[in-house]
Amino acid sequence: MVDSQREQELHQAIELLFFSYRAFTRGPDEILEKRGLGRVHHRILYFVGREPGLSVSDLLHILQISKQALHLPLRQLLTMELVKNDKSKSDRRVRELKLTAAGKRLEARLTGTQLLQLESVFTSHGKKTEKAWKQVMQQLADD
Amino acid sequence: MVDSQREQELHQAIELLFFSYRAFTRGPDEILEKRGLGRVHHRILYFVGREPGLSVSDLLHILQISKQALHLPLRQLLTMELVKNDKSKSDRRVRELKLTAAGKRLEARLTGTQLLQLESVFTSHGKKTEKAWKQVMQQLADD
DNA sequence: AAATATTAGTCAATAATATTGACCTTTTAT
DNA sequence: ATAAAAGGTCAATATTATTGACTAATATTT
Repeated sequence: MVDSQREQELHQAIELLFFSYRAFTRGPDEILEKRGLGRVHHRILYFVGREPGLSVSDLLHILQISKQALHLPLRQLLTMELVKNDKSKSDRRVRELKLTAAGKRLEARLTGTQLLQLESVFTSHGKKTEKAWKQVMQQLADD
Repeated sequence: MVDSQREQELHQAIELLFFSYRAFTRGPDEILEKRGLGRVHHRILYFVGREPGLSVSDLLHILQISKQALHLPLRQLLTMELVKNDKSKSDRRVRELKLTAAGKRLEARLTGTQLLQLESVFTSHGKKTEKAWKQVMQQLADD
């Protein structure tokens, strides 16, 4: 056979990653589009929301984009008062990024669609399946 | 508690999707970059490779991008003779997209890094875990 | 104290990509 | 004969990414 059974199973997995990732980002993408924002804005809101006080440099490391690529979307979020960047007390060079109240609301709305999707899937298949899924994803992420 | 246990588990899942997807596309991305190609080129090569004879219109539906967005990358692949587009015999308006020998080699190299990643992960965790992972991804992709 | 390094912010030039909308040709279906 | 479908292309515009440089403020090192 040209295409072995195993190769087909792995190709199926590749396609599942492609289609599921697209489905997973569609919800936030649609909300963002109405405000003229993009996926980078969501990522900033998400990670700042998870870890308030994050520095710009931390954010750059997480997102793995250049300072210049971060600059415009972050400034837009600051201008729109969805994010604030007060100087850190301990090191006044560092800015502590935090969500404003409006930023929290938008972040919750964006991420909310994804939380619902995941909760629905995990509820359908049970705790063991959730654990198995996470193990696979963790190992993928690690390499 | 502000952030419930369950919310944290779901946030972890969101982050796993983000980081694993990035790790998953890194291999192909690096190879593509050296040739001045991008992720869209890989997607074209991938789906044409899976289903030789695919029409342009089919490809547009799979990728969910506009004709104009497909035009340049597809044109480049044709010019580089990685893809060919012969007229279909049954309907001569339709082009049947196929990989050339060089296209097959590149596609195999690009997708090969992903096949290795997945094979390694699935081997580590066993058939049941693989099945569970696929169930979750399938349901995510479906909605 | 002076020199150096770090963090952040910005700018400009360029390149790459996406978006919108129009237009044309070939071929098939009505 | 006319309309519809598939494909290809163009042009104008907008957006985004990339590279490289530069500044200011603050902290660290010597």
